[in-house]
Amino acid sequence: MKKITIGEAARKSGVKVPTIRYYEGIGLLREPSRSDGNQRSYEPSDLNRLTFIRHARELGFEVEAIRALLSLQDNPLQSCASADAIAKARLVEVEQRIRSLMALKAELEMMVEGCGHGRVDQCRVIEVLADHAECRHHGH
Amino acid sequence: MKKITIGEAARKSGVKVPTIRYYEGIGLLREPSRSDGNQRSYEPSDLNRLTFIRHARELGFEVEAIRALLSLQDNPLQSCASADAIAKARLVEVEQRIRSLMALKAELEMMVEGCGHGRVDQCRVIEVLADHAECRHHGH
DNA sequence: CTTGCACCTCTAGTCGCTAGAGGATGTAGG
DNA sequence: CCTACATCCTCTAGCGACTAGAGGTGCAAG
Repeated sequence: MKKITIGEAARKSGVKVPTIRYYEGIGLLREPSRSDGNQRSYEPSDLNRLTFIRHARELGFEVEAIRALLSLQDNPLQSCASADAIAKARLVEVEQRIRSLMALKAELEMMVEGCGHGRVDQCRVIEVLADHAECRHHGH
Repeated sequence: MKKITIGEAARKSGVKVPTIRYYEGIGLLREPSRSDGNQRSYEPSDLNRLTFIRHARELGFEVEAIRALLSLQDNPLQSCASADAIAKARLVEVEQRIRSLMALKAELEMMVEGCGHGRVDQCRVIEVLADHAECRHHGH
């Protein structure tokens, strides 16, 4: 039961101090007990939860999705179908975003390769932006 | 010189009405002339500019980058080196984002595939989130 | 004339933090 | 015990790029 300060929790979890307080404010993290001097005092389980949140945020889950995932984690006997659904939805989003970024990449490469490094009025970059019809990738 | 209303400009450019007003507010778009009844009245050149902005936003350029690109377009005799630099910087960003999303995709797939559709306490999705060490892709 | 849509300005909200003000607490050295 | 200094506290405001809503005006058709 070695309790730690918010700064230590931040160092160990990789979540910044104001962000930890923010998570508490929006109810992702329980209110920890306090020291005599009113300073937050965290337990190891809080650290696990913080790490869970950080990892989920890194995977791009929105706070509301994380809230749902955390409540699943808190009730380990129920079906994991919702967790699966949340992860699958996120996977679909990520796949779409990758496809769209690949199209952008192609278009940007076209622009950059076409730039003759001369004057703006001959510049492909500006030209392509100005006239969308120039673009081979209309997916966006 | 057929002038059009903001609604028509929105329809033709694909930029929403409040967004057009927002662009005017932050100085991306000039203040158009007004009708007797104080309604905005746009010219074809405004439409071009709006389309340019929309396209650049779709390519993920930030407003400040677009401001720079627009000022280049307004001065066609200067060197296009800055336009090239802006596009190249964006290209690098996009490439990094793609790489990072591919890693996320792999991790999400692992989670989803590992889900046995049973109870939460056997669920890979929750487990992987809870214990970062489970993850093969530490790039994030 | 009236219905009803599109327009106007203005303020406030979104998301997920981040920055800063202004003050209290905790700790290490002298 | 005192002082310095880091860390903590709460609270409010700001970021980017919009979006939503309130409350009012303009305009064209029936």
